[in-house]
Amino acid sequence: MTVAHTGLALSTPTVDDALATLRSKGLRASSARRLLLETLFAADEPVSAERIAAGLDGRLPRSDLASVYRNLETLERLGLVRHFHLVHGPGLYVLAGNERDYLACERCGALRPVMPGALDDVRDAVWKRFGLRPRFNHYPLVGLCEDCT
Amino acid sequence: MTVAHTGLALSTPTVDDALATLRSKGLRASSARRLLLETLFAADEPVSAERIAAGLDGRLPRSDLASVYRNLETLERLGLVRHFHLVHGPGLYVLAGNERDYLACERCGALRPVMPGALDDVRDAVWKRFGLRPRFNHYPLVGLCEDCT
DNA sequence: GTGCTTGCAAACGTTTTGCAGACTC
DNA sequence: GAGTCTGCAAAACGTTTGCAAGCAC
Repeated sequence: MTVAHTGLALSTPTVDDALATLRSKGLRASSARRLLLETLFAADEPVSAERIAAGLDGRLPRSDLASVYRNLETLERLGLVRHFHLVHGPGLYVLAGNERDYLACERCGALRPVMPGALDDVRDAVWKRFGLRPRFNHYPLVGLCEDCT
Repeated sequence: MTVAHTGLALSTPTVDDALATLRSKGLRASSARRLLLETLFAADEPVSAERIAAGLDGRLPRSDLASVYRNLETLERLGLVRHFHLVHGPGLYVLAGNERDYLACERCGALRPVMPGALDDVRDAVWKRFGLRPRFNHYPLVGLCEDCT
């Protein structure tokens, strides 16, 4: 367990918590779902479905990609998992409780998480002016970073 | 030619201008490229490669989809065409000179163009605080619109 | 036992690539 | 004629769906 992950543990449910939530909704606490949750816990960064299915490149047992997608969707519907999109490439999944906004550089691909709240006045300004409440945690704020400008 | 298109004509090069630019770079002014440019002129809104290849649903001759993608890339590299992405669905292409930023609702899919400059102070605020210069004309500013909030 | 869930395979929508023949300069 | 470009086909990519067998409750 990495430092980064430990730092988020307080707000992130445990694997057993998540499985209990599934049961409470009449869903099954299957071994595939346990493995998926354990894999998300083991990853200390947002991961693609592909990398989850590959067991984080072999560190954990591999699983079926279609089932991973189905279960990620189920867990997301229950609020246990979240995903967001980078400029290119597959969607990235994280355990809920790790709520951040992201800034992405479209040239070099750098992805920079910022603490929730850091973009609040940007959000408010857009809301007041245009009647749209931005969500930078699903599609990142895309632009050019300092190095690429 | 629609009103919306006419309104943009001043800043948009003509088909022949664009073909001349191609020639000046040692590239060919082929009939496929002429048709592509004419199709973009005829469209009064951003269009997908698929719809371009279909001749705007039959109003114009159809063309090969792979060539459309190749030529859109060529024209974009020359600065004659731009594309951006919606939340879901294919990339959308417009003639250069029609530069706008976009706000998109992730729930209902509404896409709202805003005039260039309207988001300048949002851009400046993000740049000052985070060292990222946002470009809302490639990936739109995504969030929830008034109706969906 | 009921019925949710799995793993496999096949399809999906969008975009890219390989290639032989055709066209532009 | 040299070299770019086309159209067709096939593949690539990320994701979704159909289905029969398997597992949790």
